[in-house]
Amino acid sequence: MDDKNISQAVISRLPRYLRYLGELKDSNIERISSQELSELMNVTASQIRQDFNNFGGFGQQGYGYKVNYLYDEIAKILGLNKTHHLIIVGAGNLGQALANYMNFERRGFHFTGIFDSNEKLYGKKIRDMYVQPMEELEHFVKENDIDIAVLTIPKGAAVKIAEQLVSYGVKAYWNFAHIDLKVPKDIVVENVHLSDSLMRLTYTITRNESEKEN
Amino acid sequence: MDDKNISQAVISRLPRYLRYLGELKDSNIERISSQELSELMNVTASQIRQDFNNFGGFGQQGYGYKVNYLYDEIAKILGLNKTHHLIIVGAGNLGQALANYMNFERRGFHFTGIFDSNEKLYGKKIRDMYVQPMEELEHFVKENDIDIAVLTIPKGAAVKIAEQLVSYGVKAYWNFAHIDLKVPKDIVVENVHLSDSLMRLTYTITRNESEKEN
DNA sequence: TAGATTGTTAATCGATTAACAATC
DNA sequence: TAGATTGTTAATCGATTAACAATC
Repeated sequence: MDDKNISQAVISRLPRYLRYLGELKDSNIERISSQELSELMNVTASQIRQDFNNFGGFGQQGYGYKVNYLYDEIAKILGLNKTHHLIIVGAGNLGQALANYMNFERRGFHFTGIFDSNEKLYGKKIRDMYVQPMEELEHFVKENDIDIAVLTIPKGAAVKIAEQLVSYGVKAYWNFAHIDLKVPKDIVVENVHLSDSLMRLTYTITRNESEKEN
Repeated sequence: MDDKNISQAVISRLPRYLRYLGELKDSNIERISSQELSELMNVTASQIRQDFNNFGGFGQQGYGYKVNYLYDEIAKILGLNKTHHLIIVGAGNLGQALANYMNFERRGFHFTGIFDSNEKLYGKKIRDMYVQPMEELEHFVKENDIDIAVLTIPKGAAVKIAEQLVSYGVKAYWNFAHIDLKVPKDIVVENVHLSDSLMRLTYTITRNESEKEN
C-alpha cells in the first residue's frame, strides 16, 4: 500500500468501488472479475484494474478478485479501519442531519461534540450530545483528540472558526460553508459545496432543454 | 452560447468562477484580468481563458473582463436566469436543512412542496410548506410544474420513488441517497454522496499521517 | 494442461498549459 | 501609437483504454 502519487481521479472513485463491493458482500457473492464489475458499475474493466493496481495487486490471475478481501483493502486505503473523532460546528438543520446520520457512526466516525454560537441552543440534546458554546471549543478539542471538524456554519464564521481550530491542532475539515478556506498546507479540507452541485444540475437541465429545441 | 461538447471538468469549475465573481461584484470591482483572477483562485490564467472561451468571448483584448457582465453570462450558462420549482422528498433533518437554506431561494430555486412517508410528519410546517404524504406526489407534481426532485430519503425508497417520479414527468433529480439511480438517459441526476466525500477526507488524512512516518 | 483473468506496458485520447498573433 | 490582455493554436502532460504476456 505505498501510495506514491495517486491521482485525485482514482481516489474519487474508491468510495464508489467500496459501495458496490459492499452490495456484493451483502449478496454473499464471493468473487468478481474486473469484467463483471465493469458491467455493474458502468466503467471499463481496464480502468478498474488500473485503479486497483495503484495500490498493489489485489486479484488473482485466472480467478478475479475476492470480494471480501478487496472490500477490506479498499476500506483500509480510505482509512476506514481507524476510528475518527469529529466535532460539528454549527447545530443548525444541516449539523443536526449529519449528527443523526447513523451510517457514519457504523463506519467508525464518532461525533463527540456539537457547538453553536446561538445561546438558545446551548444544552439542546442532539443524539447523545449537548450543544456547547463556541467558547468551549479550545478546551474540548484538546481534551478529546479530535481528528475532524465539520463546519456547518455560514462562510464568515467558517473562516474565523477554521483559523482558530487550526491553532488548536485540528488537522482536517469537512467544510459545508460556501467558501474556500485558506489553511496551511498540512491541513486537509474537503469541501461540500451544495450550491455548486445544484448549479451543475441546472446547467445540464438547461443544456438538455436547448438541445431539444434544435 | 453554443455548448457543443463542454467537458465535465469545465462545467464543474463554473460555479466556483461564479462565486469569486460574486465576491468581486460585492467589492465593487469592475474589471479583472485572467491573470488577476488566476492568482485569486489559484488556477492558471490559461485555464480561465480556455474555460470561458468554450462559451464564446466574454473579454476584451487589452482590457480584461467586465466583472458584472461575466458574472451574468456564467449565471446564464448555469441556468440561473430561470426559476426552478423543486420538491423535497424526505422531510428528515437533511430535507429540512435544504428547505430552510435561503440562499437557494435567492438564486431562483423555489421549494414548492415537501413529502414524507412518515405520517407523524404530515402537516408539519417547514418554512412555508406543509409536509404531505407520498400519495400526493403524482397529483402535486403534475399540478405544479416541478423541475427538480430532491431525494433525501434512504436508498431503497429513493430507487422506488425516483422511478415513480420519472413516470410523472420529473426530469431532474438532486439525489442525496447513497446509491446510483438507474434512469432513462434523458433524465438528469446530480448525486451528493456525502459519505464518499467524507471518505476522501479520511483517505487524505491517512496518507498525510503515513507520509510523516517516512 | 487449457482457459480465464489479472497485472502491466503501450497506444490513444482528452485536458491543461504555454506561446503568441490578433486587437482593443 | 504602444502596452496590455484576450482568443486561439500548438505543445505538453496526464488519464483512460487497449492489448497482451504472465500466471493462477
